[in-house]
Amino acid sequence: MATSKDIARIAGVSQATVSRVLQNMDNVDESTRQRVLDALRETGYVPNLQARAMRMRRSGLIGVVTGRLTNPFYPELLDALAEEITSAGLRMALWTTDEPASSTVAVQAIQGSAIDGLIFTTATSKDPALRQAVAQQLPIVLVNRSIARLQCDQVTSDNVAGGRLVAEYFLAHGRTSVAVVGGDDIISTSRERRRGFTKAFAQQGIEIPAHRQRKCDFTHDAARKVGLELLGSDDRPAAVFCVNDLVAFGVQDAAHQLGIAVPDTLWIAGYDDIPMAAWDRIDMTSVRQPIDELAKLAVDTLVRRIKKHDMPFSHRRFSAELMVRGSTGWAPAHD
Amino acid sequence: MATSKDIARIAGVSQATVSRVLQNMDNVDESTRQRVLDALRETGYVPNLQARAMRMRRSGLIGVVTGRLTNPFYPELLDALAEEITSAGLRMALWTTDEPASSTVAVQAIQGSAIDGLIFTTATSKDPALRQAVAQQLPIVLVNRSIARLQCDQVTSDNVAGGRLVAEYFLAHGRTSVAVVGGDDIISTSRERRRGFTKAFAQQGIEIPAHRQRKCDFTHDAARKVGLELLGSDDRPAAVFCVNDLVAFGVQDAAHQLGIAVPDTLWIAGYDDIPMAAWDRIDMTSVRQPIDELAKLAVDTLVRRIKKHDMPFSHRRFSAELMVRGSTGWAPAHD
DNA sequence: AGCTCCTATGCATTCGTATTCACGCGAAGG
DNA sequence: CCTTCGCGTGAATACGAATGCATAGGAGCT
Repeated sequence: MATSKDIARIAGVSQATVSRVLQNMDNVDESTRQRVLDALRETGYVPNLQARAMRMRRSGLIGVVTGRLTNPFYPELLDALAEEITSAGLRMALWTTDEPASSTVAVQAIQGSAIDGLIFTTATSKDPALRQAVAQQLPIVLVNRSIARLQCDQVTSDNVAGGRLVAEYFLAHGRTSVAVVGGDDIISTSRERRRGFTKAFAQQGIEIPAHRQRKCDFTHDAARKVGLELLGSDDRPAAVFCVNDLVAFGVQDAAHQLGIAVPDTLWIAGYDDIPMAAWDRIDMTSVRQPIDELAKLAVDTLVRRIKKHDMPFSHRRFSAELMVRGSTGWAPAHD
Repeated sequence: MATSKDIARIAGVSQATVSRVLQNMDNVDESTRQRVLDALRETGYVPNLQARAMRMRRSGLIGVVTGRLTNPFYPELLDALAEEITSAGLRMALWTTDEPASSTVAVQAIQGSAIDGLIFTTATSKDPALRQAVAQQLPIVLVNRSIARLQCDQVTSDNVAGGRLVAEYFLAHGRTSVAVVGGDDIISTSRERRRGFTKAFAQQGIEIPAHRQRKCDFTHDAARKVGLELLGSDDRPAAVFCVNDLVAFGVQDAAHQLGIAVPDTLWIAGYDDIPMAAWDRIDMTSVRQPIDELAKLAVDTLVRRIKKHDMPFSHRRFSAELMVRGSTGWAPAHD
């Protein structure tokens, strides 16, 4: 591989001048610039990014820490992040970790300046590496999940409001006997969605009994089992809110297996509006987050944070939107 | 951030000795080693990966080029690759590109030695950057898709055999009036799957007419439209083979919309066995590739290739497995 | 002509680490 | 007692690009 020194020799200039051309500086004579450009083209020169990164103290790499990609919401978010990162002229390093995310290696990568900053999509308040990184004021942005009082930039959507949207829709249609499924209180998104939902009911004087509030893993399988329990008894709810779509699909399958008609006798709503939710046979009502906006703001914020360390931390919440579909009674007019 | 020079000062040794300790060399006295280790611990030293990479001419970063993550097969493969890369003590850089994949930036990243090697999951023979990278003998491994006669390591599963599996299953059950949907001949996987399928029928003297061989994008939506056309006429096939699961789900939804009973009057089979295929309401017969093995071998091969440039190129094919489900008549015994 | 000023360029240094080379010192051997 | 060897260590250098500083040379002014 040709180095800038080689280019210098070929063009008959010093390495410094080559560097100046590469950096598009204007204090270079037009004729020499051309000679250098010719040499660059001729050799197919590609700058050594390591050396450049070392000298500039900036690698152009953005790290992303995310959960396993088995929940299709994360690939969607990841795709959007990748798009933003690429169009900002940067590259992306990825860590997928099991929950609860322990992101030690990723944090070491910032400390070792292998990456310029880090985006967490699945942060938990228990993650020690995250805490340490924040304490050291490293450039970090939380997206999707939030952690109150953590001194770093956070970009989320309003999950409390999202949960409330579903509750209000249920209430407006007289479905007052409800259940809520899924979630782990350590995970901010599910905690908030659940809270928004239950609180809206509480405000109407309806307390959701404990056996109607079921935790479960964020998988189709776990949700199906919980669904069978929840819907198997005679005392079954008239509507179920699931804190994410995979869980909703599992409950939907449980209902199907039990011969419970959706939406006639049971309504189901999910969260995230992953692409499958819109498929005909699933047709799941779900709360949609503005993924592209989330990703865009997260990357923008991180890039600015990297440039300017001393900046007040921002905590931006986007609002979510209810996509009403067949699982809650809406009948499409098929074309 | 503390540097190795700082550590040297604290431990009262030279920077060279610190480096020797970091590299676990044995030509350093035990007492000095301890002093250095103490200093390292005390300061929470993290090596500068840029500098190390520059000196060692190895970054510890593996690049992965993949398509948009909207097809759940890629997240699955990506997850497996991430797992392998991490457990090899390496890090992963990711590019998601639109099809046909143009991977210029990724290739430049190797040339600029920002990454040590590259794994392509969605290679096409038309990609100029890929061709160039191969011509320069850069460390590259193709996984999932293959390109005949391309001088680089390739790890795939036997898509021809996979297509044949489906055909033989259809034939064994007397479903001889068939169609095949999806695919683009530039994409090796779909081309091979289709070929395996049609060839098996041809060997039984059955030619599948052209209007029963429909190309379409690898999306649920596109497939649904094609499905409506294909199944809308009176002359409809008794079984459809779709070159991937998203397409199969789209055709399944088209059948549902038209009121065609699956599996009674129509059989459908997909490919990739993405997680949703096993869900109750979908229950799609599909061909499963050994994703974990693919990922493991791909990473292993790349790591060896990076270490040893002159090695014969390997082209390994794993075999695939037919997962028979309800969309082709198999009835589960529900527990 | 002598002075200043500005432009274009080269030289030298820097980033943090790994590694080569050279050397001092103590032990072993004659 | 003088060599030889080997172990442990430090000094110096290289990796490739970016940049501060110095300077040559030309233009413009008095």
